[in-house]
Amino acid sequence: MSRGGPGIDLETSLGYLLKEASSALRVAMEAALRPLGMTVTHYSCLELLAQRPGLSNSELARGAFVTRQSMNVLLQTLERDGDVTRPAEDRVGKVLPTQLTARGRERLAAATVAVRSVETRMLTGLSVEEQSVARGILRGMIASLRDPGARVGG
Amino acid sequence: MSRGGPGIDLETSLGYLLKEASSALRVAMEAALRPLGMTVTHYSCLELLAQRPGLSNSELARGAFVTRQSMNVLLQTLERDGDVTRPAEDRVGKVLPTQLTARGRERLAAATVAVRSVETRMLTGLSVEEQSVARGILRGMIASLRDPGARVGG
DNA sequence: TCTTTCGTGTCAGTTTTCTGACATCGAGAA
DNA sequence: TTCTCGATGTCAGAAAACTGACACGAAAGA
Repeated sequence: MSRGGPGIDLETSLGYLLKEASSALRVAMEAALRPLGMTVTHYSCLELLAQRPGLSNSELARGAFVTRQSMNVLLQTLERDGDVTRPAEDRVGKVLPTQLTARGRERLAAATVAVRSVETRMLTGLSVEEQSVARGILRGMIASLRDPGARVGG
Repeated sequence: MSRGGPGIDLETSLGYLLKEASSALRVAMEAALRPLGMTVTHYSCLELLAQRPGLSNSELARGAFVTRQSMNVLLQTLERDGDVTRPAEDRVGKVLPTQLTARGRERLAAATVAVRSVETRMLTGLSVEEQSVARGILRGMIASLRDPGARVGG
């Protein structure tokens, strides 16, 4: 549809553009978070916990787009550093809820300043309407990609 | 601007949505390429070489959004499998251009079918106009993120 | 009740990617 | 020419992520 040729035109492909934008965002966020000794996944975990306290390891993994095994080692680091707590008493079945500590909240606050400046820079030149349109388009893409039964024009 | 609160609203954040969309795309592409024994970086490398024959290791790395060290190990695998060639005679200075072999072209053709179906599925429900708008918005974001001097409203 | 199914936490090993470092080569300035 | 600077290819080690596997517990169905 987009091009009858043999390959996928990287200059025009929305998939490639999406990956390029995501890569640029990741690079910018890593640069902003490095002075704080934090990685993007690090920050994502803390931000998720701030907005939804008590999230489990698996839920955090899904929210940060990594496997639960990867999130588990990250949580061990965060717990060792005193940024989060996972009191064994709160266990519900196998699920072990996680909470931010005061130190974790402080570190998150500093990181949020850095991340917010990156996000603001990314939106430079985009009107509020364009941002709204972008949200709708991205949500549509995500829904289509996750729907295995979507018609693909076969 | 988007929210005066302490954190960044993940439900609304374009940065989070961008990461989410990119993750969904990567998952879908990996699922589509797995039967072919190919990863996304694998495919990206071949597609780049098809469109711009003779690309160097560093140029391929930039195009696939990985370090040149990572691309180097990938190229060694591709060369061992006979998908690409890097004849030492073509060396210009330190730069060693890479070319697709016939086998590489065949493997790429099969992969392109799989990837194209994923991209088509991603665009399900998006009009041509919306796709064009999305391209413009993503390009704007990329440019802003890469411009270190962009005003951020501090 | 019993059973099956699914999600979860966790252990182990492997793979991939990255950071750091070095020598080399070409382009441009002095 | 000579020198500096930037980019490249490459080696080595470290960090991050993944896949595979297992046992446990809860929820749903027979």
